[in-house]
Amino acid sequence: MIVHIDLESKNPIYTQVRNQIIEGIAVGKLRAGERLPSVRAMASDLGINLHTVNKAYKQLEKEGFLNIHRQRGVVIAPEGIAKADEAYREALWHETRPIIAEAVCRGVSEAEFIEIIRTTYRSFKKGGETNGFGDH
Amino acid sequence: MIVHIDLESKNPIYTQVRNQIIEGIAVGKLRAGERLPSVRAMASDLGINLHTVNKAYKQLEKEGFLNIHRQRGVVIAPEGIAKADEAYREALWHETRPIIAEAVCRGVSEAEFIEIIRTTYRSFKKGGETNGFGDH
DNA sequence: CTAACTGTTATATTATAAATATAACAAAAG
DNA sequence: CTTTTGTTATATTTATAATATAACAGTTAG
Repeated sequence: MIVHIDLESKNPIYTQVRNQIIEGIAVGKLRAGERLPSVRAMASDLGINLHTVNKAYKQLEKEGFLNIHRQRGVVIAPEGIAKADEAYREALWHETRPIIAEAVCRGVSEAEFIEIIRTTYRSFKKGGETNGFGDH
Repeated sequence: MIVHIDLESKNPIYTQVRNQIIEGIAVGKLRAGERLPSVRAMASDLGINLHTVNKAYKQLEKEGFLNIHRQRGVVIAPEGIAKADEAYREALWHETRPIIAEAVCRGVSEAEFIEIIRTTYRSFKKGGETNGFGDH
């Protein structure tokens, strides 16, 4: 799992780490049960502090993406990622709303906007192979 | 123009103000050339500080949504909002990417995701009447 | 049995961003 | 002339982000 940090980004480092791990899961590069580097190893790799990585891991655990065991290490949720519930869907609506509003103002057509979404979506879902999370 | 502030939001107040003004423009509630309340009036209305409103206005000006004249006040860009350029489109790709990745992880189908986008998009574009920005 | 490694906790410091509080300035409008 | 406008300046408070050490308690490997 290769994570790249942009120190110039407006997003905090721990958010960048979080997002890239989620992308790794989405694209199937990280699979259920797979182990992630320890907070120290990851921090050392990226040249950042242990606590910054820990913050990303903790958030991912809280969001249901990871399981963290005291001495067993950090693992992609083996029983699968928590499926979308109503709370998540509502957050999704709120999150996308201002982005769409700005696109409308800037004259981005519905077709173009959806094409961007669709292309990105498929870039994750492609490879089609299961991410390891069947809906059991 | 009614702006509502959520003090519990993770988004800073000035960002909330910014987003709601953009939504106002998108939905056509705010039209080109229309005047916005002075920083003091808006701040007083919302019970917040003058500088917080000013920060939102300044950002909107920088982004091309507003024109601010020394003593003439704050006005929705009369010559129309800056159309999407390549820089904006690239930002749009980056902005939506992590949101889509998480949706994929949570099992939101492409169809459902796009339906959310489409519905929100049309909630802005609806009314269909021109926003006052023809493509001249 | 050590020694190394795991996440965790604690404490402290630095830097930056967000928000507020006053105060004053200069130009335009009433 | 007074009010209103955005602007600038200074200061303070609070919260977040990131780093730096240090230690603890189990787990695992040699």
